[in-house]
Amino acid sequence: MARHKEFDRDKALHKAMEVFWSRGYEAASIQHLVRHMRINRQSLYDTFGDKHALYLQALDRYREVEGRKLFERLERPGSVKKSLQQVFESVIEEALGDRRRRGCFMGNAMSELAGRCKDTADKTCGNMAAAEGAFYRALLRGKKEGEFKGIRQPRAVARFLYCSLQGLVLMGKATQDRKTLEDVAKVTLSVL
Amino acid sequence: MARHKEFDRDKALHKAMEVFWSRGYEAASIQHLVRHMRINRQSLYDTFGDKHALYLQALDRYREVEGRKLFERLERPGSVKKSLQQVFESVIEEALGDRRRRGCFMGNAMSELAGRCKDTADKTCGNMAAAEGAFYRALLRGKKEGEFKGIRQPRAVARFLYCSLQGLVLMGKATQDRKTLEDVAKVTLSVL
DNA sequence: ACCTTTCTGGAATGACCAGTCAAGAATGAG
DNA sequence: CTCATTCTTGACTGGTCATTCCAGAAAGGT
Repeated sequence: MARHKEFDRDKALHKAMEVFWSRGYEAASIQHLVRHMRINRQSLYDTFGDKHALYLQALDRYREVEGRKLFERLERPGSVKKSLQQVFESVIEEALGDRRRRGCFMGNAMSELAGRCKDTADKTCGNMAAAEGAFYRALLRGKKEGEFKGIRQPRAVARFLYCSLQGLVLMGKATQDRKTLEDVAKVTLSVL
Repeated sequence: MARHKEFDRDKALHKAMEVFWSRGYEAASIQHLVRHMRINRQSLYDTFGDKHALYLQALDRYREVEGRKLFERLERPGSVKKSLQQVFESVIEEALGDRRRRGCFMGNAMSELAGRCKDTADKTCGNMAAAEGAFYRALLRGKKEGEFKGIRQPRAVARFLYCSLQGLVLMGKATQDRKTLEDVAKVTLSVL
C-alpha cells in the first residue's frame, strides 16, 4: 500500500455539482471545475474520469441531496396538503432569493442535454420517477387520512405535480414577480 | 447605390433560430450557424452582429412564429376547452415525434441563459406575458360563452396553464412515455 | 466606362477548450 | 531505511472557440 487521497472525494463531487448546477454542462469548463473543487486537474481526471462522467456523477449527487429533502418534507407526519404547500413555497423563495437563479439541476439537465444524451435522459427520467413516486405516496397517505377524499387518479396527479413544480422553477428563472409564481402554486394546489 | 444583399435576411435568421433552438446557445458554434444558414461568416457578423445579438434576434423570431400559432389556436371560434386540449395535445405529439427533442426555444432559453443574462430574461419574460395574455383572453371568452362558469381567477389560471405547458415540454425531453405526458395534460385541464 | 457597395474566401487573431504526460514530492507498508 | 504507490504541479498537446482583417470578385447605379 501507499499514500492515500488527500482530498475528500464527496466534498469535491459536491463542489462539482454546484458548478454544473449554476453554469450548466457546456458553460462549465474544467478550469472552472478544478478552481471551485479545489483539487488538481489530474486528480479530477484520475478520480472522476472525463468531464461528461463527472457531470453524470454530479447529477447522481444532486438527486441524493435534493431528493432526500423532498422525501423528508412529504413523509413528515401531519397534513399532506400543508407539506405540498411548503414544497411549492420553498421553490418560490428559492427562485426569488437565489441571485444566481440556478433553478433545479435536474430540470436544467433535461433542458440542456436530455434531448441529445441518452445517459442524461435516463438519469433525469429516473429522478422524475422518484419524485413522482414521492408525490404518489404522499397523495395516498393524504387519501387514507381523509384529506383528499375525491382524488381519483393519484398517479396522474403525482405526475402533474412534478410537471407544475418544474414549470414553476423554470418561470422563476425569467421573472422575479412573486405574485405570478404564487398564482401558479395556488392554482396547482387547487386540484387537490 | 451598389450591389444588394444576395441572401434573404429573414430566411437566414430562421435558420439561425433552428440551430439555437436545437443546440442551445453554448453548444451552437459560429461554424454550425454559417453552415446551416448558408451565408458567409462575414455576412453573419455584418448582418446580425455577434453571436449573442444573433441569439436574441433568433428568440424574437421564434416568438413571432410560434407565438402566432398559439394565438391562432386560442382565438379560433368554438369551444375554448377544446382549443386548450389541442394545444396540450400538439405539445405531446411534438415531444414524441421530434427526434431532436428540441422542446420550446423560449423554455430552453429560460433554462440556459435567463439566470445569467438580463436580455434573455427580459425576452423570455415578455414572451411568457404574451402567452399568458393569450390564455387569459381565451379563458375570458370561454367564461362569456358559458364554458367555464366557475372560473374565479382567470389571470392566475392563465399563468398556471403556461407553467404546466412548459413543464410538460420539459418532461417530454426526458421521457417518451405517452401515458405520463397525457396524465399531466389531463389533470392540468381538469382545473377548468 | 467608373465607382461604390456587398459578397466571398481564406487566413489570422488570441483565447480557451478537454485531456495527457512526465517529473518530483509525499506517504506508508515492509 | 527502502521502495512502490499516489499525490501534486506545470507544461504541453491538438483542437476549437468567437471575432477580425484583407483582398478580390460580383453587381448595380451613374
